Amino acid sequence: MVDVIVEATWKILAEEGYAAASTNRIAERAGTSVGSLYQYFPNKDAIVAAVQRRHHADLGAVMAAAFSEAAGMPLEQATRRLVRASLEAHLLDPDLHRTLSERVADSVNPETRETLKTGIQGQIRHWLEAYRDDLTVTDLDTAAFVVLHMVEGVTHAAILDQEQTPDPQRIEDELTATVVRYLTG
Amino acid sequence: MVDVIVEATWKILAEEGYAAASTNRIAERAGTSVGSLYQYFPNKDAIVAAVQRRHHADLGAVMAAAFSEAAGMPLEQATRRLVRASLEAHLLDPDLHRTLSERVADSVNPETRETLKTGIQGQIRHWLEAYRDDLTVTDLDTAAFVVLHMVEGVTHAAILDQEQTPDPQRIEDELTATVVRYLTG
Amino acid sequence: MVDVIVEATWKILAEEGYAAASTNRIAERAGTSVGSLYQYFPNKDAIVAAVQRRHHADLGAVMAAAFSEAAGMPLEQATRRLVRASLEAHLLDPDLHRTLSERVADSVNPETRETLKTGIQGQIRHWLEAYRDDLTVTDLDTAAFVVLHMVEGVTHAAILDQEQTPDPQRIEDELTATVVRYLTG
Amino acid sequence: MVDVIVEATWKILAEEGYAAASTNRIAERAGTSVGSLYQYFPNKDAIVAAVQRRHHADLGAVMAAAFSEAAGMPLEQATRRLVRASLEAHLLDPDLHRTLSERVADSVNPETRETLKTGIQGQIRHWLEAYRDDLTVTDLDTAAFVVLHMVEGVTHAAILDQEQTPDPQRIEDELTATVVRYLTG
DNA sequence: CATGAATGAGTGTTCATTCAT
DNA sequence: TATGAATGAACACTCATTCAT
Repeated sequence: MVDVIVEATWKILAEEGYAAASTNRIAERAGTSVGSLYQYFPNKDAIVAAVQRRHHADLGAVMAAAFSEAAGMPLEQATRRLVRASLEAHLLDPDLHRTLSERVADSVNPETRETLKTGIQGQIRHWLEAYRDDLTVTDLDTAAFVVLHMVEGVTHAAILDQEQTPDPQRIEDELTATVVRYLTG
Repeated sequence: MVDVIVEATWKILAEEGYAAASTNRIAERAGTSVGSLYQYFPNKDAIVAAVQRRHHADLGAVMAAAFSEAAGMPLEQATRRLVRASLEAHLLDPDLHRTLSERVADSVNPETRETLKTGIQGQIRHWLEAYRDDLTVTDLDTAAFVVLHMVEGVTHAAILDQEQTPDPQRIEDELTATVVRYLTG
Repeated sequence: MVDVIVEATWKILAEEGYAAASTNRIAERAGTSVGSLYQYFPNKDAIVAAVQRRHHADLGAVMAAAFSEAAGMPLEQATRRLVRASLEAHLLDPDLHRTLSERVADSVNPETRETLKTGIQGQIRHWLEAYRDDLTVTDLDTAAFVVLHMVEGVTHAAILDQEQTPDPQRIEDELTATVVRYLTG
Repeated sequence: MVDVIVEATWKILAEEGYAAASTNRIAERAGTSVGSLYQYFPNKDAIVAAVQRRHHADLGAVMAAAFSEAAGMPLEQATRRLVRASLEAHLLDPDLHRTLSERVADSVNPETRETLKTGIQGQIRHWLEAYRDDLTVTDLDTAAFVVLHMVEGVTHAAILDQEQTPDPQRIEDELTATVVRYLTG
């Protein structure tokens, strides 16, 4: 039932937007009643937060898989794998992603966005350590921060503003090159 | 009067958050009445949109000034100037910037965010043309897109999540190096 | 408008009972809208509290008038006047009085019931002082407490449970005699 | 099971107040389920009514014992015994007594409050008959009514508003004297 | 008989918007 | 033109009651 509610809210946020996500609409789309919402969640924000948490878990899983695969690859190939993962993550559900990033303040779910970013930044840092001898950057924390937000900034824009964006393949190539040059330039 | 209303809304969004920005609160802080709000704006969204437009104009002005100064500089120096401008732009009013980016959907103001980004992207593209012979990138549209979102992604995160961010000087150095290497690598 | 709202609530409490006093019903009977209720009162309890306060003011006024008239009368005549006032007070609006005493906890309006009782007890005490030489009771505070609640207890029951009550004239006689004997016995 | 439910509701009304007495809270405190509540009671009001009935039975038992003991005593001693019983009755559970008298309308349980009062009034009347020759009051029904509500009014206030009340011993003395004088004055 | 998840009508409250003054 | 009282649809949330298991 928790799943049913979260999924209904997910779909409403993605397809109908944040304003449509009233408790009555959620119950309706979940095929249940408002009362049941409150049997499983303390309030509406908690439902939205659960959706956000689940979406972030999905994003995290895509990235984690990529980090796992990238381990052992040569730097450029690994970088490409991670850039591609970021694109894939944004393509999981661009509509939900947009609604969450544009309408759901951190305050609803104080830990989750930070947790996601901190987790990925940590994974990047750890991944970079394997290539330390090849890198010109020396402060790996800063490097992880820059790589994370550089890739996130470009892929987020590329997927969410598709109309005026170069094609994804191109984005992948450019980002890969940029990151590699940044790290080894 | 339009100015008074926009400024009051600006302050509320920055200091009290989106939820506090009711029409009554806006009128109160503007020293006027709700009725007058509707003499100058068709609805509440239009007021928020005006704030957003004005903030975007400010951001645009900071960037335009930087482009103006950067013209004629050597590539690296120009790049540094533009990166610094992006940091300055995010520092104009980080609280308002956060509220607008986290709570005000594009749909409120369909054109303004796009206009800002398109405008800056165009300026970047135009700026790049002056250095065409030095660049290894060939598709200047793609390059402008990548530079814009790379710099925006990193500076946005750096200014809004200050607690876990390397210091701004470092960010400036890294971004400048990254962009230069991307363009000329 | 405050008056209109209080009066409508008054009537609902008296005629339809506490359960009927929803904000929508109040607005309807006041010929206004729920929104207007909240322009004049912070919440529903405050409306009920205002009715209670007004009713208590009416009760207090009836008693005050009686104390004023009773001053200077011989003890028995004065006592009769006060007893009659208590009956009159309960007859002002027995239905409202019942609903308030049976359904509206002190907690809704922490001061008002106490204020009323304390005020009247003080007036009784003050009134007794004029007869001090004729009284056999010595502790006037205790006497005032006993007289207040003795008269209130009997008149409240007499008016609110009319069906099984001796006629009011009889109650008046008996209470007058009781009080006089208590004070001078 | 009926007992368990009634006792749980009793405790909630006394310790947590009327607002806390939801069916779920009752079931929880009774160590059962809401479903079982409805196996033994037709609705929530019936549960509260049962508590009221049981409390009234307890009050009645205290009074009945006193009437039993008072039979045969001289008038003043008997009166003191009954006054004391009224104080004892209010002390059985003042918190429950307050909640029931302030929040539970007669309508919930149309017969019980009347039954209690009628019963006691009848016992008073019957008790008075034994002293008929010593009494100056002639209408024993009226006398019973007056004595009942006089004593109830003062003892109720004395026990429930303890902070601003003379001490109980004093109340007992005063009430005893008043009643005796009323009956024999 | 007992359970407790499910129900949904109903609640108090908010707030963008209107319009008589 | 400016006002702010009035509006009422919409909201999040509660809780007595039901009924499939």
